[in-house]
Formats: sequence, structure tokens, C-alpha cells
Amino acid sequence: MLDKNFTPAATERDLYAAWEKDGAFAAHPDSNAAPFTIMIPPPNVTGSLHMGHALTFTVQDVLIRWRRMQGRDALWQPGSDHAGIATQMVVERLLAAEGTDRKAMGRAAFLDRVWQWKAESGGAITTQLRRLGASLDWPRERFTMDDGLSAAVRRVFVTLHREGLIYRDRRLVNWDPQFQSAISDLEVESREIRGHLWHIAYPVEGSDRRITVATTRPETMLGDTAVAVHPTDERFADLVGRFAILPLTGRRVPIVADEYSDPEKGTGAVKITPAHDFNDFAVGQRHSLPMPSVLDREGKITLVEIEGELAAVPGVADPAFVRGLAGQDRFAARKAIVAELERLELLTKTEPHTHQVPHGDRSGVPIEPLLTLQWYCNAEVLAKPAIEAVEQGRTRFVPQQWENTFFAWMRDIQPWCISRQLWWGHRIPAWYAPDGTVFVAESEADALAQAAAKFGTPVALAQDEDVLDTWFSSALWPFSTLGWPEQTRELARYYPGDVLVTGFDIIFFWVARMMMMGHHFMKDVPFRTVYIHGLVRDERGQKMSKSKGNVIDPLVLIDQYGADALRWTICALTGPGRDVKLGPARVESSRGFVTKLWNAARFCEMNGVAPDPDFDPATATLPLTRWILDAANRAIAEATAALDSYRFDEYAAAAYRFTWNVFCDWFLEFAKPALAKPDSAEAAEVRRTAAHVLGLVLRLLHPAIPYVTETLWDYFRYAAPGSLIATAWPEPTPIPGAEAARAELDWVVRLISEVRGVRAEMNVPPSRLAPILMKDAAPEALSRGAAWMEAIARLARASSFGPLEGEVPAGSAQSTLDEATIVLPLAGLIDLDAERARLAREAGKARDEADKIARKLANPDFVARAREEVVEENRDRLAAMQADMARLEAALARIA
RNA sequence: GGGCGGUUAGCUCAGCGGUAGAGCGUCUCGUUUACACCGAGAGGGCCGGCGGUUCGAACCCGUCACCGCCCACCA
Repeated sequence: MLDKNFTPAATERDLYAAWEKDGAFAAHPDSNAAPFTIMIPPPNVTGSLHMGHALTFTVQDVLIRWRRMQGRDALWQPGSDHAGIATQMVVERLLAAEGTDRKAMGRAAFLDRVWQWKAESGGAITTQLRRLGASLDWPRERFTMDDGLSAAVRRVFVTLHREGLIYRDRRLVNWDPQFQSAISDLEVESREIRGHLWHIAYPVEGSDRRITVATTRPETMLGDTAVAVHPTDERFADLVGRFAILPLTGRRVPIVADEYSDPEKGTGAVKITPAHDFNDFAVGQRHSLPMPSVLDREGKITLVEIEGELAAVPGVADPAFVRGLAGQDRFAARKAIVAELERLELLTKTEPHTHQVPHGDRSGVPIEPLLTLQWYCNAEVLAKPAIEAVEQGRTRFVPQQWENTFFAWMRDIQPWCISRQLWWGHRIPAWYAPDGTVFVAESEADALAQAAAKFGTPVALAQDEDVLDTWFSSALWPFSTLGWPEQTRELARYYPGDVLVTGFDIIFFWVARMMMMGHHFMKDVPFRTVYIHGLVRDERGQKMSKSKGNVIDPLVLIDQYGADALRWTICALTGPGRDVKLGPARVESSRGFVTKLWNAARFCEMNGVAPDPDFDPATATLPLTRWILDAANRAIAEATAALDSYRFDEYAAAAYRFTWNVFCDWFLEFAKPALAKPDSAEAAEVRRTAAHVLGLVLRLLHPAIPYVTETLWDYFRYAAPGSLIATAWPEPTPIPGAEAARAELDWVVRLISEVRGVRAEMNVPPSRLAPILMKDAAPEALSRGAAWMEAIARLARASSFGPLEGEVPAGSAQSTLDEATIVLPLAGLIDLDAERARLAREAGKARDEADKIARKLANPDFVARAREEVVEENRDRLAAMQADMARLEAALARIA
């Protein structure tokens, strides 16, 4: 006997372990089945399962389980990402706690330490994925810094370098002073900062005039090499070509005309610091200005490059003050400079100013544009075939609107800075000879050989100190995990993948780059479909964040309600392009669904329902069994169509409605009278059908709620233990006499609902049974009612069912059903005034509706222009509504 | 500044040309032999505003408002 409730905690671990041990998650590269591939978005090795993971991996698991059941050779490729900055930060924090740091340890020792950390603590998320029920092919697990994947990275780097698509360049980068590394454009996020706009007067050389500039970063003025005004700005026209004296340093800087200057902004004159501002850099290039750096890699003032030029100008510049700034933090220097300008009376105005300031997305500190030598990837060239692939539909975004986002970014893509000044990651495969010659090679031996060939003698080489952007190796994931550059059978079979599932925040970082690399190296798209889901938010719609304290831990929810409940909630809430608002209450109600299923199974068990492998739905003879089999067919079709179109919400709704509102609410109730005579042939058919339909329900629900379904599947011994995961996804089968069965059972449902409604509204206690008398009923209705007497008696609290003989008894409640009037003799039990009011209300509703339709039909344009079947439908409805109204009014007249 | 999405019952959302729906919550009733993690029933909506197209608009078009997000932008 099944326990009273399903206890997930007692089941989940064992069931998962059994699946895993039996190889239930494994792909079968040698099979004849069509492959179906999902590459996991590799979670950071530092990561622990959060709600976003729970969402994305639930969706992926639903898809992979569903396709596996459909007979596809399903590969869900697992793995994790080395996550350069994130991992380095974690280990550096550990070192700090030990009172040391990576520089003191040295590179090799530090890397050993990171690997050690990974071995000890890096696998947390894979354990957590198992708790969620994710059916990944674990023996194929990969890590972006595995030997194989590292070899792929080197091959790609060397190839793109040879093709001229990877190169070194000295230009402005987004510099993160916290990490002391370059970061890509994508890793920069704008934050709104309430700062100041300082107006600073620059004396004009050889005159008593001043030109005033406005800035939010006065410390950068040390590196100014010009003041720019707009060519058409008459206010400054006569100053163009003259020189300003840069306060503090006393340097002469030209006043130039440049379109970049916006007369509307600030004072109309803008200071130009080419080494510390992207726009200014462009101005500097146009006017061949020097580009002195005044900030170092830590964000401190460095005056190395311009120190020799410091000039004392009384009341304007004081070299001693400037020298005193050297080594100061940029923000301390800002403060000092503002104070000094004020003292010099060159600060003409200070206004509060709210503006967007770029910050490092991980470090959270303001980034500093810095002139450095870095490795770049020519993304523009790589993007072209990727754009075409989406334009031609070879890769499709779901929902499609995300294609616009993809296109907008890809068509205006900037060079990708791929080098990082970190230690943890793929070290750049470039070696330098003492004279600076670069040798790019897949191995040091190759580089040495190249160098020896070039110089005619062996030379010592030093490898580039930098590592690659983490996303560089992620970009190769769809093929590097399959063994590329080796031509493995997996590569041939599982590339391109079918679906990539991810969030929109990752389209640029990852999706776009996989598209570029996949196309370049595999000559085909990496996946046919990109399914983009929303974000998980809390139940009030707030983004979850530690600082808000509204983070929900999926593992806690799994502990409390079970993995199935969490998965079901996610599934039911995942519509297209929607964020998922999720709170414990939602998960609790999902647990209710799991329990409902469990109890339905218990009921089946109690009534001797057992699977019969020889059961054939086409041999069903009873209206009840034909009806439920037909309804199951429709549920199967709906659920399948929903999954086909990535409508996880509709899939869940269809499966839910069938399970709860059809199978439990009606079928099992209707089955009770038959089951009460367990030895009858009728009961036997009902039991066999119930077992079959319960099996269908378990199969339909398995992708979403694998644990409870597999538990029940095994308990009932539908097949070998643990086999539901590998059981065929159901398909609709022809049911003879389905239409007649549907008409009959639908009528019974409507009769019971009608009687229940009247009784409840009239406050008739359920314990009080009453006859159901049918006035003016067609013979078919009477015979149906008679046939279903037992069920009607139970469900509509009826003592009898039959035609009304003679007059409607005084004190009856009345209602209508099709051509008939339902009469419930309840004299003394109901309030006649209330019954009159109820009938009047019902008649009124029918009248309103009839009037509405009549008006529509009275419109000649409607009759002339609307589709014929719509007009016909309205005529039928009008007739039905008028007849119903007449019956209700007659009923009312009888008790008036 | 450019773009995308949203605005439907108290809440969360579905519906996207032809009778306004679900879940949760609310209220009423209920120990009917699977389930109180339950059952039965009820109430609740000028489908954001204004125009337009159409025989017909929650749905299509235009416009405005508000909310959210992305991109650009350190004067």
C-alpha cells in the first residue's frame, strides 16, 4: 500500500543514483536513433545553484527527458567553466585570510593552489544539479581548462592569429583598477552616480581671457593635451588656434575646433585627455595630440610622462603641488585638485551632477580607460557569417524578438579584447624573443622551433604573461566538449546541437561568440534554436539579490517541498519572454499537485488497478473508458504541441488540467460505482483503462516531475524499475465511438454541475438527498440519466432520477439543461424568495445575451460580411438562448 | 538619445479578430469509503487612456501615459 503522502526526501537521492548508475542519462553514439543535443551553459566552477540555474536547468531537463522519451539519442553535455576572475577572486580571498597573497606565492604556486581548491570545492554545483534531477550525461563532464579543451583553445588562437583575426594592438581599453586587468566592453556596466560638474577656467595664453571647461573628472586634467570647441561655435571662434595654459601643470595646450564638442553641453568647451577617455582619444588622433597617461594600473596618479614639462605659472600652476600628487589614488587626487583650483580661484562653479559612470561588473569600481598593449580578436569578420545564419533562419531565436537584440549588437560589433592580466585561465600561446619578436604557437616547443628557424639559432623565449578572457574558451564549448580538434564520432554526431537554452543577459557574452567560433571552425551553426528564458524574480517581481535579502535558495525549496514541486512551479511559470516570479507559496501549491497525483494513484491501488501490458485502447467498449481515453488523446496532443513550441507553461497547464480536472475530478468519480462491483466485467475494463491512463499521465508528467512519476511507475510495476525515464512518450491512438462517448459524458458532467450549482446556491445541505425530475426531457437525456444514476446520485446528491410526472411540485428549485427543465423538489428546504431571485437573475442573463446576439444578427453588414459559420453559430446560439430564457421564465412563473 | 518588453479579476498570469479565462487569495457549504497538501459552489474585470481600421477589437494600426529592461553616453 502506498504511503499517505509522497515523501520526496526519502526518494530523490536513491532514485537519481539508480538512474545514474544504470546509465539512464547516457547518450548512445552508436545507436541509430536521431541525436538530440543540448550543451549545458557551463556554470562557474565557483558557483552554487541559484534560482536562475534552477530555471534554466529545469527547462533543459524537461526538453532532454521529453526528447529522450520520444526515442531520440539525447545528449545533455555537462561541464563547468573555469571562470577566470571569479575563481581567482575566491582563492585570493582564501590567501588573504591566511595572511598572504598571490604575488608573494608566485604564479606557479598560486595556480597549484587554485587547482587544489577546484579539486576540493569546485564540484558543488554538480552535486546540486543532481538534486534538481538534471539528467546530464555525467561521464562526459568537461571543464574548460581540461587538457582537451585547452588544446582547442590554443588551436583556435593560433589559427585566428595566422588568419590575421587575432592581433596585438595598443589602444584604450576598459581598465579595472581593482583587478588590474583589461576587461571587455561587455563587462562594463553603467551605474548612476551623484557627482559634481566642476567648471574650471583655463587662462588663454597671451591674453587676459579664460576658456572655461566643465568636467566630472578634474584629476584627468593633468593629462589634458587640448581644449576643443565646436567649429561653428561663435563664442570661441576667435580662440581656435591659440593656446590655453593648463592650470596646475602650466602646460600650453592648443584650442582646437572639433565636431565632437557639443555647444549645448557643459560650457561648450571641452578638455581633451586622450589617454583617459574614449572620445578624447579619437579627438587626439584627429589632431595628432600627444597622449600622456597620468594614471597607473592601480588607478594612482603617475606623472612620469609629463613631469619634465611642469612649468610654474604664478597664480595658475605650481609644480610642487603637482609633484605631491604622484602616487595618490585617483579620488584623493580629485579632491586635492579641486581644493587647489579653488584656492587659485580657477574653479568658477561647482554643480551637483548625476551621470552614468562605467564600473567593472565584477569589481564594482569605476573603470578607467587606459592605454595598453592587448590582444584583440577581429569580431567584425567573424560576426558576418553568424549574422547571416540567423538571417537565413539556420539558427532561430525563441522568442524571435531576441534576434533584433542579436543583430543590433553583431552589426556594430567592436574589436574584442581577449587578453586579461590574470593568472587563472588559458595562458596566451605567444612567446617573445629577447628582441620582442612574437611567436604564436600551440606549444612552447613549436614556438622555440619557429624562433630557431627565424634566428638560425636557438633562442630563449618568454611566454606572454596574460591569460585569455574566460568567454574565449566558452565560445568553443559546443565543439571543444565533443573532442575538437580531433574528428571524433561525437563531434560528427552531436554537432550542431539542437537547442541552446539560456538567459538574454548572456546573448552577447556567449551566444554570439559561439555563433562566431562555431561557424568559423565547424562551418556550421553551433545550434539550430536558441531558447531565451526570463529571469527569476521574487514573488513581488523584485530581482533577487543578496543586498535586498530576497534571495530564495532552490536547495531549501527542494528540501521543503521536493524537487518535483520546484520543477513544476518553474515549468508552469515559464512562458515566452516572461520573467518568472517565484515564491514559496507557489512551490507549496505545486507540491499539492504532486500529492494529488499521488493520491489518485493510491485510489487506483486500493481498487486493484494494475497495468496490463496487453491493454489496447481501441478495444474499449464502455462510454466511460472511451471518453477518458479520448480526453487523454487530446491532452497528449496539447502537451506535445506545447513542448514542440517551447511553451512550458502550456505543457504544464494541459497536463495539469487532464490529471486533476478530468482524470481525478470526473473519471475516478465516475469509476467508483463500477469499481464497487469489483467482479463485474465493467469493473475489469475500468481498472485496465485506469491503469493505462494513469500510465499515460505518468509519462506526460515525467519530464517535469520525474521523481514522483518514476516512483509510481516503479511501484505499479508498469515495467522494470527505473524505466519510466526511457519509456516512449505517448501518442494519441484512435478510440472507437469517441464522439458518442464524449457527448454522453459531457452531458452527465453538465447535469451534475447544474444540480450542484442550484443546491449550493440554495444552501441545501449535501446530506439532504433530493430527486432529480426532468421536465420536457428528450428520451436520450432520460436514458443517459438512468444509465448514470449511480454516479449522479453520488455527485449530485440525488435520491433518484427520472421524468417529471404531472405538475412541478410546489417549493421546487428549477434549472435548465438543453431542452429540459431540471426540477428539484425541495419543499421547505429552500427560500422561495431566494429561488425567485435566482431564477429571475438567470433569466435576465439569458435575455441580455439573447438581446446582444439578436442585435448582432439584425445588423445587415454582419450577416453580409461575417463568415458564414460565424453567422450560423450566432443564429444557433440565439435560438438556444431564447429557448433557455423561455424555460427559465416559465419556471419563474410557476413559483410566482 | 536609440531600441525591446509590459499594462486583462485582490495577486500572478494565459488568451492576441467572433460567448473574457486559469491558478492562488476571498466568501459560503462540506468528516460522500484517494486526497483538508481535499471536495462542492459563489462573488469578483468599461482587458492603461484617446483615436483609427473592421460587420465585429482585450486582440490589428496610430498616439499618449506609466512600469521594467537592453544599448549608447564620465563635459
